[in-house]
Amino acid sequence: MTDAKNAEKDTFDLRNFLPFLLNQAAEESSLEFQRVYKNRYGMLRTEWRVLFHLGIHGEMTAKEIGERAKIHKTKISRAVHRLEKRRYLSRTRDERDRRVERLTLTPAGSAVYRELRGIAESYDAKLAAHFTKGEAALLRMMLRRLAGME
Amino acid sequence: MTDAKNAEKDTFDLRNFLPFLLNQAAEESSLEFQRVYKNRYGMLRTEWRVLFHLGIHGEMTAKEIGERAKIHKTKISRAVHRLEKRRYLSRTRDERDRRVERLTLTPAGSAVYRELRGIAESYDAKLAAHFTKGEAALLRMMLRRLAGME
DNA sequence: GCTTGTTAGTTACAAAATCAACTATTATCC
DNA sequence: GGATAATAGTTGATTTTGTAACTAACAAGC
Repeated sequence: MTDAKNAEKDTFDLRNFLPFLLNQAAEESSLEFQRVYKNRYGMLRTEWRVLFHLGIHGEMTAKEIGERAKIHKTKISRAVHRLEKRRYLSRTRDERDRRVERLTLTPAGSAVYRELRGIAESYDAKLAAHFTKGEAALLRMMLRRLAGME
Repeated sequence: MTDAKNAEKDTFDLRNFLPFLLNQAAEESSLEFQRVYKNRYGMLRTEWRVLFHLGIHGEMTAKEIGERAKIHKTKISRAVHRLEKRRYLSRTRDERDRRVERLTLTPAGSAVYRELRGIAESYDAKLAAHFTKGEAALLRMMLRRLAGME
């Protein structure tokens, strides 16, 4: 019985465990891009996510961003504050429901967004170049399914 | 000139951007499993990672774990402390090189590892069931490649 | 053998994330 | 229409992470 010795090898393979693989791939693939928005614009991850959502969808509320990106409202709130302080976004109260705030990028924020979007696009292409076109499309589809984004 | 109005929609699709998809899929897929080691054993993510590495490979040093899992040494150090306090692992100085510490799971730690491994395996199967066998194998391969684990 | 450089791991301090409680506003229901 | 519940967003306290500087042990060059 090999049970007594607990410093033995085991047959479970972490290298095939999907949550682990997803995490490693996610971390590896966001590192390089992170350096850009971090070093060049002093932005945090949540901040560029908010920026991207606004850049893509135009006017949004904090809540909508949180739902789409699955980010907690306190993180959003703080990211919005920082982006506002840097004058990348502006907020206006919705007069129909004075609890909500409508967020939009300022021209400066839009400019940063466009620059980062360009970098993001070429970075995405670089990642996808690891695979054939069909494989890459399949990968995106599978990831969307795992993320519950179908 | 659509440029003046910056609350317009954009053509960039975050839903196809690989770093974003990888992050969302990773987060979604680790949430359920996280609840198990968090609520049932009060463990943090780094702690179960260390536990798994020791469970799989037997005796290891902090440095080896950090290299394999790409975790920073300060995180490892703290995770090891907490696991030791909970008596899930024990350390012994390597007498040949007294800087290094050899880490192994205690019987209690091994028991927790085996329990979590079982849960991990069935959870992985559940995730993989979203796809055909061939797709799942391809997915693992692609993720390993993106993670630089080839 | 002694200075200089490396390496394994720890610790202290700053930054960020999490969780719970809070304010202000709107919706519900009697 | 007034009490109660729900919602958008904020704030403060606690926990966790990240960064840099640190200790202790070993290695290399001379």
